[in-house]
Amino acid sequence: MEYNFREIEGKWREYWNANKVYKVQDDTSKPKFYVLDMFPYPSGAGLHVGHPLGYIASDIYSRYKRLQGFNVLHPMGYDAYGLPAEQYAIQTGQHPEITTKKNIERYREQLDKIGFCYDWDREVRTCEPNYYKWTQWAFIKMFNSYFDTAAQKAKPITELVAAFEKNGTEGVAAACSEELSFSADEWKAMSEKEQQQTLLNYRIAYLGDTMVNWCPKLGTVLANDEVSEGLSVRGGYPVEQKVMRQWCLRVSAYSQRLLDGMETIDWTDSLKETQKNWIGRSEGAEMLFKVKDSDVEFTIFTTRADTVFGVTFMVLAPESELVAQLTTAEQKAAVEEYFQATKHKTERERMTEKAVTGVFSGSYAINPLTGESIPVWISDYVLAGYGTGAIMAVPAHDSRDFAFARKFDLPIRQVVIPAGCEATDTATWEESIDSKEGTMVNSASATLDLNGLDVKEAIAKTKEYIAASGIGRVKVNFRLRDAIFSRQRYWGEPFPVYYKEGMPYMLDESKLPLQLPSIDKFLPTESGEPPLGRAINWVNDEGFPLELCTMPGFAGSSAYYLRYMDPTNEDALVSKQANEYWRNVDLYIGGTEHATGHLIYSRFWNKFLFDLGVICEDEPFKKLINQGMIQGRSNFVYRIKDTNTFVSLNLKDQYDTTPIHVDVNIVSNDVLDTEAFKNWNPEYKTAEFILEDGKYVCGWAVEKMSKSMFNVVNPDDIVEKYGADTLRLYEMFLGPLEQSKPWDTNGIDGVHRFLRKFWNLFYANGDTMVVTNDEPTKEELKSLHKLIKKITFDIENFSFNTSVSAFMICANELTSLKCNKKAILEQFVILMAPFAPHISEELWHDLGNEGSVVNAQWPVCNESYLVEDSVNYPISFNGKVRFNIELPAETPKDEVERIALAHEQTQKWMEGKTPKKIIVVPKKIVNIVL
RNA sequence: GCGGAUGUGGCGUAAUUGGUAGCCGCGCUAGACUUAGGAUCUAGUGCCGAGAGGCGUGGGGGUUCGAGUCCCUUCAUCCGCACCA
Repeated sequence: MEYNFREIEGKWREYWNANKVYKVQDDTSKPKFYVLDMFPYPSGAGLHVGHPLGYIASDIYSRYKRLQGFNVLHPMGYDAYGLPAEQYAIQTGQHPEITTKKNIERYREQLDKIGFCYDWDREVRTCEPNYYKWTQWAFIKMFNSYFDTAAQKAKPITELVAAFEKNGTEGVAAACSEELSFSADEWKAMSEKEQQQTLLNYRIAYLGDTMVNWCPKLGTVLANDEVSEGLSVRGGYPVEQKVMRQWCLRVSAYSQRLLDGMETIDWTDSLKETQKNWIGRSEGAEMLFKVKDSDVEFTIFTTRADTVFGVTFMVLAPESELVAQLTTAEQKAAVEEYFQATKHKTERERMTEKAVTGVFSGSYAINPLTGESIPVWISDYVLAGYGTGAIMAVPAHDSRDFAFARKFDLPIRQVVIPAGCEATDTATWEESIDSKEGTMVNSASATLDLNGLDVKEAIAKTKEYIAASGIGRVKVNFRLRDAIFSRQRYWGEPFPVYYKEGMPYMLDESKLPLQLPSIDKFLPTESGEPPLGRAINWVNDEGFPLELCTMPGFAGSSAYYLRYMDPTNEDALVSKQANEYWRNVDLYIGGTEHATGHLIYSRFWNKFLFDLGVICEDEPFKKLINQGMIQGRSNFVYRIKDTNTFVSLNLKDQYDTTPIHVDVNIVSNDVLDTEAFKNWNPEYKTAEFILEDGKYVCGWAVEKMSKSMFNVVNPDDIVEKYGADTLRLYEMFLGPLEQSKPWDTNGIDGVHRFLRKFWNLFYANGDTMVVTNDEPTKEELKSLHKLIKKITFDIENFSFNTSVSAFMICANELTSLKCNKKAILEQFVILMAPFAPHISEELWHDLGNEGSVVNAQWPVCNESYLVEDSVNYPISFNGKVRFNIELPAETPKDEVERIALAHEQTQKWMEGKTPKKIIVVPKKIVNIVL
């Protein structure tokens, strides 16, 4: 009987569906395992062959864990809110909900064809009211919480209010936008509005006037991770900096915990490194500088407190509030001019133009250690958003300060001498000495002497001094910014917020979900308000206006993995029991592109819910694997210039040709289907070909998989031609999971051939299966158990590509042994089941088993079948006598010792000498040294 | 500039983690069966050499009885962060 994959795959898809084989219950009698894919945004283009790579890997792992007796939660859903559907809606007037539904249906169809073991009863969609109810709910909780920096934990805002009523800000340690100081009486004297405004300074979800990334083309603000090099990640439009009143999440409060948490999770180093960079912890000190002839004083942040004697000027960011205070009357015009010039630069321009610019403020600051007066400058090389927006400049030891000093002819004073060098005249320097190694010079005052110390000692001593003398404090700074949470868009979660006297208030939880209203057009209103401004009667019960912005894409994806645990619960995001059983994700598979977005927000969100006591784990994703990207492999034909004649790859150099992208779907193994090519495009109807060896060979290149390169491969086509099992195995066979690689269909025949060979083990001679219950031979058992060991090891290590090779080897061995023993073949089927579920299910039933193979038991390797009969004793003589002995890896220790002793005796017999040393290397080698 | 990763046949890759480099697959070569082959089967296939043999894991050096694997150095490619004080 032929391996008829179409019939087999159709049949079992139906069976699995009808029998709810993949339904998951909260069964506390079994250990749980939670395997999660990053859920997709259902785009209009559908899935290409790169998308399922991670899904296949997680599916294999889920099935494997289930075969091992775990109760496996393996759900799927859709990140359904997002810009593309809305952009499409703007163009066509089609409601995003309709497009999204349609796209989801198509995704589902495509996913179903690949044979995943998802429990679809647990599906979530972020745009469904019963889902986004809990996104809104979490937002309300964040609004009603503040972050206690001493306890490093979110707490109810009511506790903060109580503290204010008692002692004002005295003794309060709370993450905030701006350090405030007031007494209990002052707090009580505030109006309701003033109190609300004050609390916004502390709430975890707060409305704040912040510098935002405004993208005029998209008509919305964007989070930092949605902007790259001054352009929007989606669309690539310019982004400008602008102050706007926006909802923000105080993610920065969790910086330290986000950093510490990484110690407890099993992610790749590169991903952890990316997150560490993004969080950007730096230890340093804050120092207070007084302004000469003024009451004004300001704080700077530095990591190089040791260089304080080398400070020769100060610099403020142009956006800093201090600019207005410190600009003197004489300098006002110049500063204003400079401010106008920098303001109109976009972030991108500011980054690409490396020109050093700046202006003198007219004021002087006083160095708290030397009492020296130093000029205060203003320059855009200092960022308003980092530290305090003001720096002390040490041109001798900071390359940026150095460049600035040179440009404006400011003094440069050396305070660090690198080892083995001597102090030199700074006027002759071509660059600063930025190194953190060296000895301090020129660094002494009446109260602090650093001379002779090395940099590290000097930093410690200076920090100690400034803390003790009250001119500053030790401070840890983070680069991580609060997340801007408003989007001036329609297709997102509405905020459960209404406004009274311009102050935001939360809707009552009982009013959730606040449903997204219908509107007539998906554009901003004529007065420039977000699209929700078009909604009729967009007010709360008392008639107060509701928020017009919606939440960003990452809102819905931040806690979705919790919802899968208990997807239909109407009273809670997740019930206590369900959460305590499933806890967190054991294995998360997805792309690296979410390293600084989703994976930060999600961890933050999770930690917040943990603080609330809603969930029981502090980290959401225990282990994370990043699958590589699948790139496209484009094909080219070569048209001879000004003709309609195409020349094959290896003959093209004889002509003057232009390469043209050709649809990879009419090319097979780089050979063009010339008839299909003629029909591909009317322009080529009359095409002629110059062939080599009777074939037209195409050129190729690795490029991004995209429609415009005609290199998109649809998984449906592969399933149609080879079957889902072949697709699954081939995607795994392509190379290591974590590595990016081009999609190349050239090798797929080999994998398909293997599946036929596997099939023929059962149906070697015609239409009936011939398997016997005979005892397997030693060779057959060895072949099988080698496979069991290898596959088990590979799956545990996500080394699926080598598993496929191992299957092929075993199938070849069993074929040449003409093995038809049920005892062997049945086990082989179980090992194959995670990788190729359809064919395995078919054969499992053909072998006479009841029920699905997914409920079978994973075989265990019996090492005794692997033991070799003979032992190899290579001997080398090289001043020492050495024996390399091949022993099975699991040889007991006393056995190794026995063999070593035997060799000691052998050695005596050989040389009549006593060995000086016997080295027993674990596992397999015994070295005997004379 | 800082940090991370990778480098092995014509191609995708493998190597029991320091122990015979190149498993498995693609491609290629020859043969068999075929009216035919983009089907199937068999054998061969790292490079040089007629051969014995020699050379081989980006380059150079080192440790070791033994290095693709460990150390130093250098080159190349990819990724992340970057006026972050």
